[in-house]
Amino acid sequence: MPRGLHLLASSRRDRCRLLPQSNKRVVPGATVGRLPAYLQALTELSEAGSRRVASDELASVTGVRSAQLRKDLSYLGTYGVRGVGYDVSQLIDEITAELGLTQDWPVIIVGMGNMGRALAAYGGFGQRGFRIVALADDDPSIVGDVVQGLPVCRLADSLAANERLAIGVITTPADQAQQIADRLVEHGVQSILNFAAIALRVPDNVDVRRVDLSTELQILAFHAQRRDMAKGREGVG
Amino acid sequence: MPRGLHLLASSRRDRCRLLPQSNKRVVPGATVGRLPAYLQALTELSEAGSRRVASDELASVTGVRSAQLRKDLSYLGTYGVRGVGYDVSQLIDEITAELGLTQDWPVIIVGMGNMGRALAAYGGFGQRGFRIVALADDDPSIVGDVVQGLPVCRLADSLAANERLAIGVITTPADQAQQIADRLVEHGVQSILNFAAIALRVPDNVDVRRVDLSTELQILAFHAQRRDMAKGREGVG
DNA sequence: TTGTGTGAATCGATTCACAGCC
DNA sequence: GGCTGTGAATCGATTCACACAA
Repeated sequence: MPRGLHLLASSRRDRCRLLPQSNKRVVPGATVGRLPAYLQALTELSEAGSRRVASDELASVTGVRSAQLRKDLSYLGTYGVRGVGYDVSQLIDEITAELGLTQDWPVIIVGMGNMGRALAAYGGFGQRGFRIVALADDDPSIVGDVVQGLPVCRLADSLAANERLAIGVITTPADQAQQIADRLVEHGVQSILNFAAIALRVPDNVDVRRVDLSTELQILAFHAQRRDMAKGREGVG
Repeated sequence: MPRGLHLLASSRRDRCRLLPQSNKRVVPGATVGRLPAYLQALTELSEAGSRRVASDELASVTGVRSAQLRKDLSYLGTYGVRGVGYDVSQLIDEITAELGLTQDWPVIIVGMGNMGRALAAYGGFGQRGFRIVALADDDPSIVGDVVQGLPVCRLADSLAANERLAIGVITTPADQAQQIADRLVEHGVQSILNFAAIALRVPDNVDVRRVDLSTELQILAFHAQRRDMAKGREGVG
């Protein structure tokens, strides 16, 4: 609750000076949400042989405005060259580091239904420091299956076998999701990606992101309905 | 630009008066994004037998603040009763109508890999006006499979067989997603849910929402790294 | 007394527009 | 001349705080 305390006065041009330690770069949440897209686009550019890129170009590829891109990147530091652009591979390195992708993030997937299997098979998962180390499900008819080379275990066994789990992905039905989350949290998991259609309740120190198909569809339906209404009104003036 | 003009603008309480037509209710995007969660919670309350609910309670279930919930609902109209709360079933009806869930939204899923099959099997899909009418994939080894009672067809055939498709869900690999999107748009699809790891380029009249596992994980990693850094600094002051 | 509805204040994110550097 | 970096302006979303209806 105590939110808006940080004035952090003065410090107008200290910015680029890179102070020894406490370099309080506060990257806004909205910016963090776009960094993966930039990284993705930069990786493609790099593979295509580009060594430099201008904000206009990178912005258009990722679907944002160039001013926004430049402001986003400015939160990471001053890596562009005026009149020239950005060095592709340097930018890749900076964003990779900013997002913490140089570290190792062991992942457990809980719930080996269709969605869990799809995620386990998803190649992009293994990229960038994310490493699936455990697949769990308490359904006896599923325990023992081998998915993508990993055995499916009961959650208790998976936890016992993996001291450190950084990220838990929950793909169980909604009515089990909360107790799964509780057990993950108790085991020390502090990051949860929740595919179940329920708002999880977790302690403050745990970060949950939710992906909900049903929500996405409903948002699409809202906008579709608005379009239809606008079109219907069109002829009536 | 002239900001401070509206001192004596009158029209303070006209608001509730519900003018004949042009009742410009502009529901903010952020609010639209929360309505599905409210609807979900209300449905559960209703099934549990509640007839009324206060903003405090509904807010706490859905994980928002009560002031926010009240403001969100106020965009839909004045449905609460001061000192009492909201009527659960009335609110369900209002939100359902606002989101366009009283209409029929035929859905096509393109890409019958693991993710496509998971989505086809996902129960919540069939809820609330969303109706899967076609499953498409151009891989000959998949065409002809029957998934959840529906045959998998080539995209061209699926389109030919379904005049009206409201929503297209793309779960193909990234390198095919753009051309799939183009074909859907050409066929008249104006809402796309994109699971492929690429930013689709579509005309202005088409609405795309993207769900990207890799992005979600990277955002979690960013916050996890920040937590770790904070913890490391803890002892050092 | 209770709990909604909502202006006003605050907070955050985006866009503008241009100085500064290559 | 071209493109970044960034204050300032704008736009949008959240929270506060309280008048008011039941």
